[in-house]
Amino acid sequence: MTDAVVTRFAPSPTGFLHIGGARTALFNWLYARGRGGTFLLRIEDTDRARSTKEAIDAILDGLKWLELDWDGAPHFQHEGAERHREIAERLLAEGKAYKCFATPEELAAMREKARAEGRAPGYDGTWRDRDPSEAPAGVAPAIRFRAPREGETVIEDRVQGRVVFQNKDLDDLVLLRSDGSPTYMLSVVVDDHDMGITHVIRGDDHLTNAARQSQIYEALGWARPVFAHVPLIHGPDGAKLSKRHGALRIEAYRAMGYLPEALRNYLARLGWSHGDDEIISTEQLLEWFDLDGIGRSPARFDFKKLEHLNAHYIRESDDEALVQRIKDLLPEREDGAALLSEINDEGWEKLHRAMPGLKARAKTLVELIDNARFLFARRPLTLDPKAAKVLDETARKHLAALAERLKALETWDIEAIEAAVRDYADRAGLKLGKIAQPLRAALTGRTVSPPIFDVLAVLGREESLARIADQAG
RNA sequence: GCCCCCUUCGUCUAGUGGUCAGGACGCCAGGUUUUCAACCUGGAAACAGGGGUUCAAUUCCCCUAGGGGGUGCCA
Repeated sequence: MTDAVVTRFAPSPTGFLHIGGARTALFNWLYARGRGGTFLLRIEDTDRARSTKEAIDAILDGLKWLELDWDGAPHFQHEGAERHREIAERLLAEGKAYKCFATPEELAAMREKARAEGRAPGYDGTWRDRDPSEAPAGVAPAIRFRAPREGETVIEDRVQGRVVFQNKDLDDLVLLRSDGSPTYMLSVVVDDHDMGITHVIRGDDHLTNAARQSQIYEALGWARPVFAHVPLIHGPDGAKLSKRHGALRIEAYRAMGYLPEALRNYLARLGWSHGDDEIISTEQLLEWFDLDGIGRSPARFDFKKLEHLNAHYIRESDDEALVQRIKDLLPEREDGAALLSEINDEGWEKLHRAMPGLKARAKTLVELIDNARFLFARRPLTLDPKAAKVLDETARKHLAALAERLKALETWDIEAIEAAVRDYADRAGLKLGKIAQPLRAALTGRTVSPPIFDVLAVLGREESLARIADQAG
């Protein structure tokens, strides 16, 4: 079991779970689950002031919706503060860290000066070798890491390859703040080590941190995990993904009617590939996903492609599951509650029966709901402009005549209905479309709908005839 | 400013020292069809630029440009 994989998703709860975080979580999940390993969740809340309960809930909900399950309870980083402090003290005792009495003002001035002189704006090491006895009174010190000043730190990254950093470019980072709280940089290293993380898969905005963390591992004598820094996802304009690009929280995708399996497929293909394969089930992803397939360049999010995949997965879903998803989704939609209250058991039954025709023509669940509205509409139907146009004088006359034929039907099933309508069209010397469109307009109020005979059958004899009568002339 | 990373159709990508540079989304045209989808067929569409190395570079090296990330007592 020494080679068992342990990955983690470690978001900081200072914002919501966005698409980039979701992909990082997915990659970690796939890598671990695909190899019988362990996938852990760690909330990086060492910045107490900026961490919120709402953000934590949003992250948990988002992962649950995406069906990315983690092992055990979520680990809250701040709860390990004691342990993290211990390690900082150990480093201090070993001379691998030191107390820094610089005040925020001094640090700001230092940065200002460095920039003016065109130097790296990092900490200049003022207290690195100064005796603590020279400390000014009343200033609580921060503990800084005594980073190597010469030589280089090399990261053998599974995605980025061999990345070399000159140690002179990396300054002495803070391990423990002056209030005694551990910083992220210390906590990640200690937690990843303590939790037995074997593979750190995260956004490449952490690449420089990997070098700093690497130095801490070195100082502690701990083995480093395998690093895999994945390029970030960009907005449609190529810039960093931000709120400006609209709905980006993961809940937003759910509300827009995307299926988690579609999002997983899409996200997996964004930055990772397996030859020419595009439609890849989660089972297949688990089997195929590997760090080697991750590309090195950033990708842009493309809704069109997501929609295409979503349409595919909607078509593949079974009818009952889709009904359930719609029941779950409706409360989240603005006008959903109203619609929900209008659908009784019979309505749900109709939706279920109409599902084969509906799911074949919807790119999202929201679109599907919209296309299903005619099922629950109350008579007389409101016609959209195009439908109203279809129902001209002639069309209405045909509807009246056709209604007589339909009334005479012994059984109200698709075969019988279709036979009757086709026969009527034949006798009237009309192409089927000439009678199908007016029927569609009268029954759904629109010019686009599932196949018309399905509509007749699902609506039932009584409702169908009544709707036709409403429009017949 | 400094450090690091990236660059194949509009987008996601495959790919190799010699390929008609492949697929997918989207787009256009046609087919099928009771509408719309789906589906089928066809089409337009890319190796950022410049130097090398080489018999031969999209592929290897260097430079430039462009993009991104980092540069906190944030994570």
